[in-house]
Amino acid sequence: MIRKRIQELIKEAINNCKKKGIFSFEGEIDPIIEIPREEDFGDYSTNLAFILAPKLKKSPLKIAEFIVEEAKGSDLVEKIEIAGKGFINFFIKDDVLRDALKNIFQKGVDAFLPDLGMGRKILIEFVSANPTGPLHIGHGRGAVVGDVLANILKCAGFNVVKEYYINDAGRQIATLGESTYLRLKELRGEKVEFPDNFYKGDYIKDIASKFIEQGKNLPETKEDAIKKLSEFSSSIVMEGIIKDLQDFGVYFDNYFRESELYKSGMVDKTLEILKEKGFASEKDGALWFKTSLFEKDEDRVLIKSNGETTYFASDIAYHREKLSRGFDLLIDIWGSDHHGYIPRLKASIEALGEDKEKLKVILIQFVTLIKDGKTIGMSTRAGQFTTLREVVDEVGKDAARFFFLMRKSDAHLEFDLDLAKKTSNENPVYYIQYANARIESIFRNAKEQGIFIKGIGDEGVTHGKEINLGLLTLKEEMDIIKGIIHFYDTIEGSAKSLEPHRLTFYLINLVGRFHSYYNKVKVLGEDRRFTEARLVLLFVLQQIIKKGLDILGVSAPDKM
RNA sequence: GCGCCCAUAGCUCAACUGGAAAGAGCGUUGGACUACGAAUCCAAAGGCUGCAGGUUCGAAUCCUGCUGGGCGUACCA
Repeated sequence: MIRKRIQELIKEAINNCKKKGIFSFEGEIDPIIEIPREEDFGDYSTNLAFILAPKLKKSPLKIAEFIVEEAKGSDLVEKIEIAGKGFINFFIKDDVLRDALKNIFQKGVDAFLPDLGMGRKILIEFVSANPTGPLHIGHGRGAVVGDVLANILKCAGFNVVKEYYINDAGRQIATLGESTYLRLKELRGEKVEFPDNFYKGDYIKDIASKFIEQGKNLPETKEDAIKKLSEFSSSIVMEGIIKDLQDFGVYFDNYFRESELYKSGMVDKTLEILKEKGFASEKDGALWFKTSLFEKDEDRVLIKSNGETTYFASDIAYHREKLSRGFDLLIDIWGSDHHGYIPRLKASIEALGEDKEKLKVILIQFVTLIKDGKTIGMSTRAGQFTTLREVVDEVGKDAARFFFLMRKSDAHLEFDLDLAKKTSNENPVYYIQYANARIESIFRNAKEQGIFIKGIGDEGVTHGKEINLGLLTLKEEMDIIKGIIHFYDTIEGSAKSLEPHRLTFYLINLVGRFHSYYNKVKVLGEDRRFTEARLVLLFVLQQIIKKGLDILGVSAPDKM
């Protein structure tokens, strides 16, 4: 895109200066191109002169002058300015912008995406909540971040697989079974005491009732009964989780079961390897992983002295399994309370002889739920939590998804339920959707007036004549085109930084430019030629808005 | 005690990863519908970026030390 072309222009200027003997230094330089906040500072800007100054032992101002001298002939730019103590600011020619618009109009938005990934494979694992209870609002945040990040990475040319890891083999599942067992007894009129660490939510009662409704029988021994109930309960809960995610617009390519790792021998094999390499050894009857050899962290238990394996052991096996599937990058999305887990997992990857940088962990900070001005505590076991489903039912899928993406993931999020419900009309998501609906409305009116543009309506190009985009000259129109072009940079930036929230801010800004324009300029005006050019502008704009909302998993209704 | 994260306008959050004069929305105040949808627009007020040092051309961003909040620190999951 244009940013890249500016970068090339600068590189060429540097090389020319080198050839002429003005500059002399070793190696290539990748100039950083920014989009300045202030429009006075141009459309693109570089701080290159500051970077080169110590290398060349020249003042930034002097260096900037040399570069500008070489670059100023380019037909890309209207003018190049040196500002401040050495910033170089580029002002793009309107024609170049209009050409870019035309290009997207003709080839479509999908041809206008960065190919950052070049087909490299990424596995993104998220949610992965244990099937012991319904998803709560915190899981929802992780679900959206993972889902949208996957979409963004796909747009940026990566091959992405979304995976849910089901912990179906551990202590928690057994506790779930025991909880159901007690509820069953209760339903039969027995008086029961619930230990503190049991699951007490009402959903356990529902599972127990369902067990009876389905006419299932319990095995004779308590042990077998609990085993059966564990399986029954967790599969019921898992079904519910999948349904909740579906209604939230989140789908997975793959569900991976922890129990598979045991069945396939992956856990044993992995522990064997660690032992062989000398990174795991026995002490006090337990098997320990020597985390301390790799990270500033303590050694951790893999097999307890009672013979049970820890989750850590199966997690190592799981990550080894993921890497064995040939992914170039593994992204894990975790709740921030698991942050202490990162060093040991990275250490284990290193111990297995892999590059630990292949694992990127994104931490999702807590969501504080506020109702009636008070915060609501969340604990699955105490059965006191607001489920994702409740929130989605109340504020809607679109608003809920967008809300979760309004903050970067490592910051706390305050979710005020009352506010989200009460002011849902003022939610930014409507601001964006409204822009789309407004554009659509313009198209409907245009059609009534018999105006058809390629892609708008169904009649093909109007009068077979070329539409003159040169008629787009207003500042507002140029601002919209620039906004459209920034879509490319936004996707690229979000993908590089793994920060999906950038897209929401981009869309709000983009759509703001449109709303301003709309209030100032009548698109369907007296002069047909202007109308046509403006319709093309809005057509491309709408494609970008729709694409952006599609990535966010938010709907784009034609009417609201 | 040790470790990780956070602290920015009255509130909720941004700031393109070290750039120029820190930006939006909500809220407040004042304007704009006999023109394509007012779920919109235009304008104003609002800041010593928690505090104190340091690094350099340049710091909300990096380093050190405080203050206040969250989380972790298990042969838990």
